Amino acid sequence: MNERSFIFDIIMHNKYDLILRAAEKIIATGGIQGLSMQQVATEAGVAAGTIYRYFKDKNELILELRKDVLSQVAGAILADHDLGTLEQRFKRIWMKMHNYGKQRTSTNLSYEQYAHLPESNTNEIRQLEMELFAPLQQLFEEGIKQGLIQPLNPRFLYAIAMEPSMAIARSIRRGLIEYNEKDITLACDICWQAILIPTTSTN
Amino acid sequence: MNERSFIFDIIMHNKYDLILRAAEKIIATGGIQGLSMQQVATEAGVAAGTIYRYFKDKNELILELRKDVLSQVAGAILADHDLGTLEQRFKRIWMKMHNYGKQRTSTNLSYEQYAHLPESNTNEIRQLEMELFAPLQQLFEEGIKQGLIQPLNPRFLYAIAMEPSMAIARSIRRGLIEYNEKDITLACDICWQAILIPTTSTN
Amino acid sequence: MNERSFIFDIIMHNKYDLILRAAEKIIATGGIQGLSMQQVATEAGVAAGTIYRYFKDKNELILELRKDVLSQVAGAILADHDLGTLEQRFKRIWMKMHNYGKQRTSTNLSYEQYAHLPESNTNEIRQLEMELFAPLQQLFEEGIKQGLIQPLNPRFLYAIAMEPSMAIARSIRRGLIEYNEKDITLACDICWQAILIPTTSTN
Amino acid sequence: MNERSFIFDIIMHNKYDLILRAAEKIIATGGIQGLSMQQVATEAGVAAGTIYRYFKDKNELILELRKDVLSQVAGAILADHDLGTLEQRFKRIWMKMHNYGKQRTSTNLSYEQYAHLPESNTNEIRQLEMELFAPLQQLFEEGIKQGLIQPLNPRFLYAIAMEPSMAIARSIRRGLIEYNEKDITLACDICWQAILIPTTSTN
DNA sequence: AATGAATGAGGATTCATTCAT
DNA sequence: GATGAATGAATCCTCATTCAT
Repeated sequence: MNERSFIFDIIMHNKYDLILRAAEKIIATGGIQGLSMQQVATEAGVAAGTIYRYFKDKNELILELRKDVLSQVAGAILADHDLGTLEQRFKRIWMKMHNYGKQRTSTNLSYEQYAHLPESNTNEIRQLEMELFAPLQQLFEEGIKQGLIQPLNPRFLYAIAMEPSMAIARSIRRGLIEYNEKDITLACDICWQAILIPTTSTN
Repeated sequence: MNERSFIFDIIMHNKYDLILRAAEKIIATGGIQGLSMQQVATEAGVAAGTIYRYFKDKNELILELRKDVLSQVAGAILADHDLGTLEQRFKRIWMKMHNYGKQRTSTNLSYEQYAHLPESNTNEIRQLEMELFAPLQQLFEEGIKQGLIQPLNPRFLYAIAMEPSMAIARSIRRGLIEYNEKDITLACDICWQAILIPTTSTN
Repeated sequence: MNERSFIFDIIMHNKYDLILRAAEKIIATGGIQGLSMQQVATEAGVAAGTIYRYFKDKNELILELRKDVLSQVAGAILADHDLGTLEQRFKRIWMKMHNYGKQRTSTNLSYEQYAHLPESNTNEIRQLEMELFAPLQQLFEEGIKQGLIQPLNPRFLYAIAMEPSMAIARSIRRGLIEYNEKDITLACDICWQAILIPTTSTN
Repeated sequence: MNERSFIFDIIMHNKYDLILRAAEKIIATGGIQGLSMQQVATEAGVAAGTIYRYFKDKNELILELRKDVLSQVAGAILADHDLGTLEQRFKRIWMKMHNYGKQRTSTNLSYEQYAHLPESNTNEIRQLEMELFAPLQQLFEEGIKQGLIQPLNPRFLYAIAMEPSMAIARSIRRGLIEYNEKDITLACDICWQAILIPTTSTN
């Protein structure tokens, strides 16, 4: 674990990332409480003191990691977010979010640790979150403008239509529900239908 | 902080509860990571050693607190859960959950800390959770039997119809959305409609 | 362990002894370091506070126990010390000491804990020790006066002739030597011969 | 206590030894029970945390100290153990043991604390003890083979002939006997004679 | 006299952070 | 820039002792 290959060094060419990834892995495994700087150093293959050349202190390390992880998650979920109809776009995001949330990767597991932290350091995080998830907000706003989606605060819409995606993923990841593709597709559709303005169908 | 009134002593007549409430308060404020036994002792107005007469160690204190808080939350949310039609019952629970989640009480704030912890100690907690929320599960199952609600795993239904209640409450509590009674009512209705089997209404 | 029979109460009629025996047992099992007042109380079937009605503090409890145990040991070893010839008397003591030291009784096991403590509280103990083992000293002095035993300080004689008895017992108790009656008898005889003035045998 | 001279640093050049010697001193003074890590740190002139860079925990510190002290003692006692006749060899060891045991050095005083501990950690210690004192055992075995020494288990022989050496030293160190060179020499000779097979001397 | 709940000082251990090399 | 030994405050927990009942 101390021998780093040449290729490895190119990919992870700077220690900043190395340290971030090490921290991410440890948090994914043992929770935020289980994060010690010495562990991070060992996992990253650097000396404890070196961390402090890249991060002011432990808080900053965690804050930067949160931002980094948030960016990764948003990037993964919102890839190709602008292709197709509104419905296609929504469902693509919903499914990506779901599939992402089901994973046992360090990134996803550590992400979930931050989500419900006591409310500290959060202004900077919130700001970033809003920026990163702007496309999703725009999607909702576009739907509202088109008279398709309920005229509610996008955060309401997110709560109603997107939170279930993550919640279901979590349950599956924890083994509380068996995975069943058909049900997932149904749930996705239900979430989409839910926020639509019901067409007083003259059909 | 050492002077406890007579009334206070009647309400909080035993130290077990006193300690539990102190821990709850501290967790609500500073998160689980910020919980030190010394703090709990000070907040509870007892000596550090006294805690150990009531709880084997810190883990047990936290576990018992989780169970206690879970019971409180379930009790508050499921009060009168069995009155009225399925729809009335669902909406009553939804609204109670929402109103509960909006509060800045220690109980609610600490509750949210546990909900997304790394997966430890969880067997006992899960078991209790299932027992406490059984009425909600029954409600879903009843709806399915009646051909009213989508035949999905109750956890799916919970994720789709109930998680939004908490998610919205959280956003309001955090000041990210302004409270608006009409929107809440609408959201509640949307969540209810969402899990119903659409009546291919020939109406 | 909480139910004490009537007979038991007569034998151990006072709590002083009850506490002493409890402490002895705990020390025998877990060493002096493993002695907590709470444990003593539980083992003795009394409240923690009660111990302090009989002993000023933990030090005094241990000191009194040492004195008590020393008396028991001396009593057991020196029973019938004055019957027979010098040789018979010596060998009886040697064998009793050996047999006593082989036991895994609380009394013996706790006794060995004290023997090599750092030198504190020892004046009182030494005084008692000298009193209790006076018969043994007299035996040596008598032998010297008769021109039978080497004219050495009785403590020398004790060290040469008696320490081996305990040392061998200890080794057997600890399973380092197998017990073999003939060898013990031989060792006892060797120890006796060792301190005799060699008779420039005209044989 | 923080200023360490240059010479001092050369002698005690590494903290491992520094800590070991500090622990040794404290045990010599106050017994094993009186050993706190804070005390060791203070005495050694290091921070409490530093100890844990060199020893996993208190148990390991004590274990390593026991091994270290045992080696020192064996080294001192068995120096030149193989020169001369059996008798010369025996008596040299006996006298060295005696002289060593008389000292009030930390090493000796702490050594005596371990010798009669409740039986824990002892496998490793026993193993080492056997290795270190092998020359003494060989001496006894050689004597037996030559038909000179009684054919007893070497541990018997040790108990009979060597324990007195330490016991007498202890009594002198504690001021219970006055030191008298002639008596010591006599005692040594008695111990040697004791384990010999008596020559049915036709003299 | 007896109780046992409560105390709080003290002990072992961890860990974020510093700094001489 | 990098190191990692050293620091010492902070943490969890124990336990001798007290005292109101």
